[in-house]
Amino acid sequence: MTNKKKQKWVVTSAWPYVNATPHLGNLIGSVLSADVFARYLRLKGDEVVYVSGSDMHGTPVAVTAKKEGIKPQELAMNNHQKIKELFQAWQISYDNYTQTHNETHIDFVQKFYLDIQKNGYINEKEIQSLYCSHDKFYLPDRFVEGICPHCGFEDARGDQCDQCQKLLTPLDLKEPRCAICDEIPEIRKTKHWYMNFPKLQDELTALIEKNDIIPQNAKQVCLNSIKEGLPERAITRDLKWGIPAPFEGAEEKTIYVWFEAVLGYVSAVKEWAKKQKSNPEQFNYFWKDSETKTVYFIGKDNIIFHLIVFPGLLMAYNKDKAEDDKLVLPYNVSSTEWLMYENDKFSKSRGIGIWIDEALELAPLDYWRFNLVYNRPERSDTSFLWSEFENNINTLNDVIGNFIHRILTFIHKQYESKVPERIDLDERDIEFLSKITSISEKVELYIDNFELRKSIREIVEFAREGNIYLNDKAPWHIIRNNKKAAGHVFNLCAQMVYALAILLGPFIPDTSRKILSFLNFNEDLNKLGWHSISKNAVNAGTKIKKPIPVFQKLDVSEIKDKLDEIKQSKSKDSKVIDMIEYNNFKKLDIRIATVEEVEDVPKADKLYKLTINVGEEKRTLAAGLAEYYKPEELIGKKIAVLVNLEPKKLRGVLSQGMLLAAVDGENVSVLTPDKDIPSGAKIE
RNA sequence: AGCGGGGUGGGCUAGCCUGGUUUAUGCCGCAGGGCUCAUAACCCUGAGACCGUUCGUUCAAAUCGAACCCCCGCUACCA
Repeated sequence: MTNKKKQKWVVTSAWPYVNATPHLGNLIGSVLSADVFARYLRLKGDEVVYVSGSDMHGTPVAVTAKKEGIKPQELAMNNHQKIKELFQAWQISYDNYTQTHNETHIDFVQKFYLDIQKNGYINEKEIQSLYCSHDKFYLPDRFVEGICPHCGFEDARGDQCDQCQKLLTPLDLKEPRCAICDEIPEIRKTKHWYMNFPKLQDELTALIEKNDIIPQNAKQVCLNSIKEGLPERAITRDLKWGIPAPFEGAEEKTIYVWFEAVLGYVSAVKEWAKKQKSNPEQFNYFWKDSETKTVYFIGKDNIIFHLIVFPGLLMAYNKDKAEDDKLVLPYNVSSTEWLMYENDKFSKSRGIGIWIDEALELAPLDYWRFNLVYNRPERSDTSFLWSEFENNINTLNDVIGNFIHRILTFIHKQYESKVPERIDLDERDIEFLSKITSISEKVELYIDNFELRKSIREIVEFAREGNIYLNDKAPWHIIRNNKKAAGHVFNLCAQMVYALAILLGPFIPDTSRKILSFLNFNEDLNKLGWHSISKNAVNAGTKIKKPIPVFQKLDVSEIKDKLDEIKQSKSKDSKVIDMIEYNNFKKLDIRIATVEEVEDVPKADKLYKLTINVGEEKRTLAAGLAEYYKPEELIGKKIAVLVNLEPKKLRGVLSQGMLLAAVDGENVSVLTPDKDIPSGAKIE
């Protein structure tokens, strides 16, 4: 083997948003995948920093904090702590798991943007924005409606015309009006700071095209979106909770979360480096060496941000830097598809899926780690199925765990716990040993290609080879008249047990350690190293410990029941209903109405336009029923309608009220009166 | 509607980029057998797929192209 220089890596996983507990899909998409990869690299002896952190800023945090009557910072910090602890429980081997509301990050971000500004990539734009003096705020594009300048469509939105599909800005619209109150907004001047992505278009294209390790799907998505033309994007926001924008004149603004959280990949290493007393120059050592490989593990929703926005920012920053002062551009972005739960998407509000705190209450950690990687959604969306979970756990237990146990107990019982001697090899032995000497390379090939799913399956296959060999040799026969010859078989198998322990290290570290300790290898896994797998790893005469099965089967139906229990107790907590005063209820004017007409709404597959009769008056309603009712099922029906709700325009239909329906997931039922009663009757 | 991903034996899936080396791979399940060292585990054999549909390119297509159908996600509509 050549004595290569150690490779340097910065491994990262997507920054979880602090306002939500991650679920299994989030975990395998970024955090766990990155962990396996980082552990593998360390095991191989490369130099690795693995970082991530909580994304603390943004509107939802501010809103939740306000609701709970605490400071955003306090809320974010609490949640960050919880997430951090959970990742520790999952044995995610971060070198630094930090958060975006820390000094190093804030300072780094501010200086970073000033540099980009100096390099000429920030455009300050005094824009004319539409301000609604009735609702008292600047209207985002979508909240302005008017006449499309291209096709004359009357209900074009400020970002796009639904009729001709052309992209618009609010000021293009003729006769603009506020989508909320229909008032005419006034034009006000406001300043924002924009990142000039168009200027980087060619460089970005080149970067993505020449990189042949990024997955095909990601490449496609990015090149398409570049081809369509990258827009300049505003990096400032009029929001308080966030990092203050450093630009002159931007005192009241903060940096848009999306444009600062990604910089955490850099600042988190910086923060980590500061703590390395022995070598505080570690930051430059990693981030400013063009040989360093940086990898980003993310879900597919994040591709554009990691392959266009983030590298774009780095390029802009690097412009005026000397060669050895440039931040290194991404080596690879490993993006997964979605993990589904029994063919449904994870949904907090509907209680569908398993969250990472719940999982740990249901089964031991390594069963989850194994199962998730085994099923990593690499090629397409993949369902978490309980039947497959059971299957996979059995595989882990029967194929790997039981093999190890067969070997160790035999040695324990028949050879006084000492690994027996080896004698002459026959052809079958040679074939078997060749599996051991070639396995690490096979697995490497997959992991180096970010195909974790295949890599772990290859390891299972390897253990199967062990079972086959054992069966072919049947040492339990041989031992009757030749104890030495039987021992020989177990010597070889012991090499495989060792190999399994090392191979499993990145995936299920606990188990790996356990196996090694049975073999009396008590050194740190990384000290032993990936390349210690060999046909002579375990010496004859090595004393082993009394084995205990490393896995056991689980009763999956019991686990499911337990999950239901957890879910129920949670929903009880959240079902404390807020009481309202009777006066508030009295404000609601709910009446019986007859459905007279039902029309489809163009370009809206969920909406119907209903014409209803409320006593003397006819009204128009927009109702999201198209997926649940056919028009003829509704016509003539008497329904309950909230009639004094603010009118609101939906897809060009002015909805004057809201129809009442009972909803339980996909089951939707329109409310109708029990007896015949005239339209217009009031509900009290 | 726009964008993205996918449709392979009963279930999950490999192969698809780089057409032939696959009588379409593997796991589970099913049927039969073997073994008894081990956690009723392990090993072997077998049955089971017109590779979503149609058309095209080619000596040759699951693999390339076109059209269509269906599923899923994101975005917009759910008052």
